[in-house]
Amino acid sequence: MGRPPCCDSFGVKKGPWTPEEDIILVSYIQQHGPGNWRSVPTSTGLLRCSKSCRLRWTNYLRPGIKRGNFTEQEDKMIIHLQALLGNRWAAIASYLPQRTDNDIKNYWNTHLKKRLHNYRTNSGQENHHRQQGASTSSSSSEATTVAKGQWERKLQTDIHMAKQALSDALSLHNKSSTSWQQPSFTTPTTPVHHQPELVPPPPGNFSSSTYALSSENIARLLPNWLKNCRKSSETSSESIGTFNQQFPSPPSERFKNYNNSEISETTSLFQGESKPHTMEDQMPSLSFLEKCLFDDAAAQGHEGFMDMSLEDSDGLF
DNA sequence: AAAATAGACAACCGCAACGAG
DNA sequence: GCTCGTTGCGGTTGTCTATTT
Repeated sequence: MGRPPCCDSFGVKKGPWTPEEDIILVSYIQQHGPGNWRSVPTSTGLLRCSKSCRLRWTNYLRPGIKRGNFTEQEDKMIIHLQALLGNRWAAIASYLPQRTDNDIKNYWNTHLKKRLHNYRTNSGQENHHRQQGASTSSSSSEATTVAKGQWERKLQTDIHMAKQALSDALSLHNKSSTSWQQPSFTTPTTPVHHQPELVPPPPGNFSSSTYALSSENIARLLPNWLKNCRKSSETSSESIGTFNQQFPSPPSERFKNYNNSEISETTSLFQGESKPHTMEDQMPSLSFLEKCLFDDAAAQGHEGFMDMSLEDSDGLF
């Protein structure tokens, strides 16, 4: 029943994207803007399904994406937002405009969840010891009969604290932009081992096995790649031609613009994108944010959030 | 040095939501 | 109101690299 998956069609390529594919995709989006993903594979000649194209764009090629180490501030925000919102990574990512939901999800699964688990295990033991030393009058049955009023008060307190933390985090970011600003392209920010500083291989000789990077690499690759394209063939794909038109200046400069907060002519192409580009001009107002958080927490019955107060989380760092 | 294991991350898959006709 | 097509989201898997044995 139902429609077959879009990727079932014969001849659709899977696996890691190559620089050539990235360039073609970026070129196409430069010209047409993001969206209408269905037509991307046919228009570009990419042997990828529309989903794959969209994913590649939103997670790696889209301008304004910050990669590499998560800051402590980001860690905290993710932890608290996860407690409030659950595994709604897209919603969480909307509060961290430079991070993708996939990135946050991966980071949560590989780092934060573990850290949180360890912390809870440790603090749980401590609490257990503490409780044993405390008065015997407190029993488990008593714990279950905590008045609803108290429970609600605790919820209110926790939400208030979460809001406070969020507020602090945001004001911190507004004051010192260092942790939020895009790193320069010249210095690789990612500590990821298998993403070494990329030295563009000879065009046509890309190593797809190690290639996974985003626009930053494309920016580096483009000059050589384009040069070679011009030399090798005048009959190369349409997309390359349009790319040359669109990048009369070194493309790397254009890509650099993506990471500046100033809106460049190129970024204006992506106005339709759901992801904001900078913290300052795209973050929802705090009051709105607060309301959302409160509503969300209330609607969700605040599970998880009750487990850990903000003070508790400080022990994580 | 080779094999085994763990960690990290990119990408895929399936489902749900949404809008257009 | 229904169907179909498209997009977005979250869970999961696959693959590569680093570390340990």
